[in-house]
Amino acid sequence: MSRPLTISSWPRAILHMDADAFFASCEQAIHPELKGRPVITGKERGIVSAASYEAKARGVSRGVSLSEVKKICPDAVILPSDYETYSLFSVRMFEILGRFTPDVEEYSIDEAFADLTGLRRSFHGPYGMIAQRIQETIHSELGITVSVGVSLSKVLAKVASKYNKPRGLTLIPGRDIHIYLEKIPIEKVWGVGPNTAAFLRKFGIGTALDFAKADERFVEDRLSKPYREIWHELNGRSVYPVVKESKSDYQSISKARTFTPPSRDAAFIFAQLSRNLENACIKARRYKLAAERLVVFLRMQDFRNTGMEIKLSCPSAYPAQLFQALKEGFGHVFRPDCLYRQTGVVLSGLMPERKIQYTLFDDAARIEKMSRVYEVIDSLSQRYGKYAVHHAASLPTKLQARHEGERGDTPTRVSKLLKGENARQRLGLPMLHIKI
DNA sequence: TCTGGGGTCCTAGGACCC
DNA sequence: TCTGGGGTCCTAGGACCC
Repeated sequence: MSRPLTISSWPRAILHMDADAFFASCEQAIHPELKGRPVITGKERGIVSAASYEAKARGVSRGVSLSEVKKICPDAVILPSDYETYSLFSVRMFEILGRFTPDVEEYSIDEAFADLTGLRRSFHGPYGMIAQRIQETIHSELGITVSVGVSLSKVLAKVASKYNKPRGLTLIPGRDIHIYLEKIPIEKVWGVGPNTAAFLRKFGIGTALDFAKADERFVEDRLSKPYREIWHELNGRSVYPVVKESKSDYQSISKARTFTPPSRDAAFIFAQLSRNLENACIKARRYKLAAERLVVFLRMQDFRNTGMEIKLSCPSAYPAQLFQALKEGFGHVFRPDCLYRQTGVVLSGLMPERKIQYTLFDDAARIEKMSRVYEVIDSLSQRYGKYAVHHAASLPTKLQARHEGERGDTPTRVSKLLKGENARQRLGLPMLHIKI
């Protein structure tokens, strides 16, 4: 039996805003000399993260390797991604949107939803005019452009903002829904991925309109909740609310890193894992959260994943307390005959630090001491950079980073290198021994 | 988009309890 | 001891998003 969904009884006016080639546009806004030129970000990854419209016009698209870019567009300006700057643009963009309505959902770094329902009166004009004012304000204050869509639901607003890019402004009123949905392949609908698209196509549903028109019985009987919701949204019945509160709460925190070439060196791989754990813990502590479970996973050369979840005896965000679990997980998952290309950890079952219930067996004094140690570590990292202090177990990854390219150290050589007394000095690595 | 890094939510099935 | 009905909690895994 499927539970009924909450459908807004009132027709809503939902706006979706999507910045145009966001990262590249930010760069052009900061560096006016780049305006009109093909700009690409993603230098650090070796593939295109974002391409300006000038670059897109030359055939550059996301995910293309930079060596490919140099062939098709030799005069492209290739820059490393500067997330801090983009985040600032993002904050200001949302702030501008917030001047028009308090109901703003920051969906991602370059996208937002806003509920405009009822605002026509206070703005003395139609929704299209409000949307246009938002666009103009963002352009004049930030020097970047955004595409905007307005319709009856979030899914339709997404369709609208995508309909005309860049600088588009598209309104989809209820009576015109079918016109817009007709040309949209089903897999382009927000929330419908390749798997579900393939399933729907078996029933003759190939476009967004086919899906919207699908029989209610079919939708109820054959599809799960997320798709029943999308079906209503496509028909102009709003079920997804615009969620205001900003990101301060997490269900899980994960950190993963890929390395090349793939490795089977246990010490090296464990060090990677350990560094991921430290980074995840830093983030958890920043939000004053502690994890109840730890997931350890390894990705093999052929992209298969293996992993395991470990329930912690006591929720924590302190690596020193989690290393035992990490080792255990690693021991279960790691196979010496496999080549690995990525490691990762997930902290899940997050709860506010304050709510942790310690049992009689937990040594209160020790925990108190540990929390003070990490307070110091966190403040040192803040002052001297993220890697000022870290656990010895994470070291082989740092050595690797320093030596990559210069000496072509294999992971095995690096772990040997580590044993040399003066290795640390030679590499200029700061290190702190902590006894807990 | 043949493959980067970080997330969310849903479902099915098993364990366990009354 | 067997049988049946029903609930809850947990976990693994799938699907999708930017």
